[in-house]
Amino acid sequence: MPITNPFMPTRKSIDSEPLKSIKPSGKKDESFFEQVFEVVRLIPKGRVTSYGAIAAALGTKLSARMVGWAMNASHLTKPKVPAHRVVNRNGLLSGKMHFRYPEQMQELLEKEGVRVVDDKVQDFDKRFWDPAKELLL
DNA sequence: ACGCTGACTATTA
DNA sequence: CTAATAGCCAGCG
Repeated sequence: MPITNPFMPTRKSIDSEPLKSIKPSGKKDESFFEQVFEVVRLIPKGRVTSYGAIAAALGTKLSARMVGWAMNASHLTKPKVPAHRVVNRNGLLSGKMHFRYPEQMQELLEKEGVRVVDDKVQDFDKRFWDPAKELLL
């Protein structure tokens, strides 16, 4: 069951220590994280989106901060999430310092054809990919 | 329980 | 353009 989420993911649904392990017990409840990861994986190459846009696509009640928080655990998931395609509202690579090394985020983006100057995505308006719009939830 | 923090955002000056 | 402020909510000491 993909991203469609008429309900609000309650804070209880994400209480299962996502930072340490992502539910290896096979209990596959649709946590907020999984929905975030799924959306991020759908971002086309060469496009970017914002934390707020993802939060909005999943239901506005979760603040954008929680999306960033989910991304913190993204590198532990399988398959891996292209977290480098998620930037903040201004197109700034605010999450670069959370990669293996800070330069990696920009390297990955430019490798996909996204120009980045001084940690900012160029032509952000054109590069922006709105999940709520493209996925037509 | 309390207060602080944070990969955020919108608003105001 | 920058800076300050206020919401936001899970995690942590």
